[in-house]
Amino acid sequence: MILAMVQLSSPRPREAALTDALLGIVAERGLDQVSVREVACAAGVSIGTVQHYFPTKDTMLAAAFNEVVRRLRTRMNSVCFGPSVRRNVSAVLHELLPLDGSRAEEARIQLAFAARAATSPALAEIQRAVLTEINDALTETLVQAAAGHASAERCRLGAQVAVAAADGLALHAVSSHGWISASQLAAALELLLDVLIPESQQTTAHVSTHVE
Amino acid sequence: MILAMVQLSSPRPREAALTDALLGIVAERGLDQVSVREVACAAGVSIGTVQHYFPTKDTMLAAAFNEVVRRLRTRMNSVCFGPSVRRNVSAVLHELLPLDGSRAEEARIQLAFAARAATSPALAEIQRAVLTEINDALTETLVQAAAGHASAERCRLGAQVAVAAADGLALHAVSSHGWISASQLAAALELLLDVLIPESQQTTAHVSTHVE
Amino acid sequence: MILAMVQLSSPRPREAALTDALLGIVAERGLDQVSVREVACAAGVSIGTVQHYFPTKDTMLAAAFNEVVRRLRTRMNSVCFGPSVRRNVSAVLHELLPLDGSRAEEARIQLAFAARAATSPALAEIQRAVLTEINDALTETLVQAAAGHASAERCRLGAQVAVAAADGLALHAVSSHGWISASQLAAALELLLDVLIPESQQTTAHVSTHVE
Amino acid sequence: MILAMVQLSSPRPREAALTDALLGIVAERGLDQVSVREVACAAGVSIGTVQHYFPTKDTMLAAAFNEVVRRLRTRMNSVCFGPSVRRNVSAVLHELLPLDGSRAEEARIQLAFAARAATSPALAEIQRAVLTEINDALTETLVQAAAGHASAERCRLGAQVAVAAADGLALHAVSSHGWISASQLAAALELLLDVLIPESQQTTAHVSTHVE
DNA sequence: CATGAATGAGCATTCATTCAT
DNA sequence: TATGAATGAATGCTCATTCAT
Repeated sequence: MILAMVQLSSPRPREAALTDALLGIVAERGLDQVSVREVACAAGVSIGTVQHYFPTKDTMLAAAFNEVVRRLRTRMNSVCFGPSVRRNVSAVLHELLPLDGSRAEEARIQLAFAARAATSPALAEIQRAVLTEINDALTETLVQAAAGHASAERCRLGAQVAVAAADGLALHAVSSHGWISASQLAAALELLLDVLIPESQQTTAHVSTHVE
Repeated sequence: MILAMVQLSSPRPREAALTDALLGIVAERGLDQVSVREVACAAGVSIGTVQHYFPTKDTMLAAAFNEVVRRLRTRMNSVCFGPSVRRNVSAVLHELLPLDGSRAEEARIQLAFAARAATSPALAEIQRAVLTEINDALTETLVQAAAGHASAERCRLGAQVAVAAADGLALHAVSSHGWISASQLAAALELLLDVLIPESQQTTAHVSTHVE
Repeated sequence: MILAMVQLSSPRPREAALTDALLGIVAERGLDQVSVREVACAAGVSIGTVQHYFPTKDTMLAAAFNEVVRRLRTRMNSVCFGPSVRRNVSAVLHELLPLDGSRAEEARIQLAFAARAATSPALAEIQRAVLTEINDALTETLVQAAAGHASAERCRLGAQVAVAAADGLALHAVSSHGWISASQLAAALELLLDVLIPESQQTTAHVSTHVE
Repeated sequence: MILAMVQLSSPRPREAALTDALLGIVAERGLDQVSVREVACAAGVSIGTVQHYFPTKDTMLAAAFNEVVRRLRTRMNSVCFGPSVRRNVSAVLHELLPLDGSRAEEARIQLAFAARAATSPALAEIQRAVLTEINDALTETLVQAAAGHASAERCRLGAQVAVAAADGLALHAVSSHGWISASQLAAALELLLDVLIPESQQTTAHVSTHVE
């Protein structure tokens, strides 16, 4: 029974170790510095083993990006949802901002993959999926919260601009290496939500990023 | 006299040709695919000539990023300013969105450099400068437009959110390769400006991105 | 069982082929003309294979120098030792002189590495070791032959002078490209040994360059 | 008159500055590290200027080697000659040993050029000339000192072995980077002269390295 | 006399990938 | 499943040299 759980919680420990090693390199030195050699070294396995699990570098990158998405989804689903729509949306979007060490690392990783997605169809596909997932969930939340006061289309645009603003703030913070402080990031996001979600909408709804 | 001016306005045509060639590669295939060889080939010069002007690849990338900033500044200063603050801000931020072919190219280029700035101190420095420049200009505009109805701090946050939202939308569009249409991008930005700049503020001020 | 011994005696034929190829280039065109490409080409392997065995050029040069030392040690241990100290010393030192084609090649190689050792700590270390080995062996021989007629210190100096003279003659011959004939080299060395090792010392002792 | 002297004493100051810069690099980092760029930089002139005086690198190296020889000749002619042949010979040969900082620098330089002469006909020619010059002078001295007690051929061999031993000691010291101390070098040379020039020969003759 | 732009070959090294074991 | 030998293309960069000014 224990064994089954172990297998369930980590069906492919080797693959996970490899993607983790890869993401560590991305966070630390950037996606450009990722090479099969470096990943093998960081994971403590041979170069051939890496390519046994990921026959090409592209498949390895795609797997790593999927792991990034999985991590983000986990974090977003782990926020404590309450009765206030505003607070729930805020909490979810906070996961996109580099507000502390671990979220800064995730933000750097996400930016790196997003940028590469611009020239990689495989990664763009994943990026499309994650954007759809987050936007759909947030749109649905806003629709429920609006309770008829706003059109579905407006809610969708609102969701889009909210996620974009959060990602944009993260982009600015990460790319300028600390030019914006964590408190500034949070304050900017709050201002956005202030103007985007009027107080009257604060009813009981929570953001679900489950897509399936 | 005219000749002197011509020489003055383009003292180093070779350098400009090289950065242009580099940016073309970035737009087409991404920053990762930029190599000294490719740049030399695209510019129609020898490999040694490239390194005569840019002794290292990093100096070449920095020069190219500065050219990107210069282009952006030129485009932003070229928008037709009118009496409406709202329209002026909108017009300026539209230059950040990939609304047509040329602006999409610029957006891809900017994203590529912003992402690399995350792991390159030299590029981060330039990114910091351009973000400061744009935010300062937009903040000043909002302060004038608010005419006392909003604190300077709020105007600064508003500027930050507005630029972040525009860049975030561009990031999403570029990284998902067309998942968002041009009209959606524009509509999302308009929605943000609707809630961020109340109608009462629409007075005569224009955004100046001149920083010196 | 025989096969096992064969494998034991040549566990890495590829490495030996590479150092041999390198030394061939050194003998023919000098250490300056050694490049990874040339070595790969001369050994008939790919450029990547060379760097699979020797990750950097420096490690390859060090391995080659060690091979040079190994060859020299082999030749010195292979001389036919007789009852005359004088003859034994002479025979050993003759291995340092470019008296025929193969010894001339070795002398050119040794000079090339010795000269580079002047600016390479790694090679200097090897050079120190080989000089120590030869001088210690020759000193011991002279001590035994002197049988109390000369101090140990004088024997050590004598050994140093003898080896230096042999190497100096080789240096002159190699660097002036045949300015000194083989017979002149041998005669000059004999003259030195005549005055350095008086006839009375010609007893039964042989030079052992075994150091371990 | 003064001008004439100035011109006489430094007819081509620029060329001398270039060869001096080159020899500085050789002493410091080895002949391999000499490049036209480095020489130009070290001499504080443009890269084009260097090639104005020395159209190819080989001509520059040959000029530098000639300067090395000129320096050596100057030092050897500057020793204080006395009535003792033994002392005079010793003093001259001391100039070949790296007994102090400046002579160590010269020894490194001479070794570098001698080693390269093994694969450069032009440098070998110069090396032949300087060896001839020194050997002839030393031979003549020994012949005069022997006063019939030794054949001219034996004197020639004695000169050859003496110079070879001195150069060999320098080679060992320089290539092993301090394995032999200065006092050891001097003692070894003295031992050689002890056995090579019996006391009875110490009459009044001095070594002249003037060759023309 | 002196400069520096321009060239292209060459350098050591890193890389993703294939394949035999 | 896991390894590492082998490959050859590509990388950023240095180099000696030519040439126009």
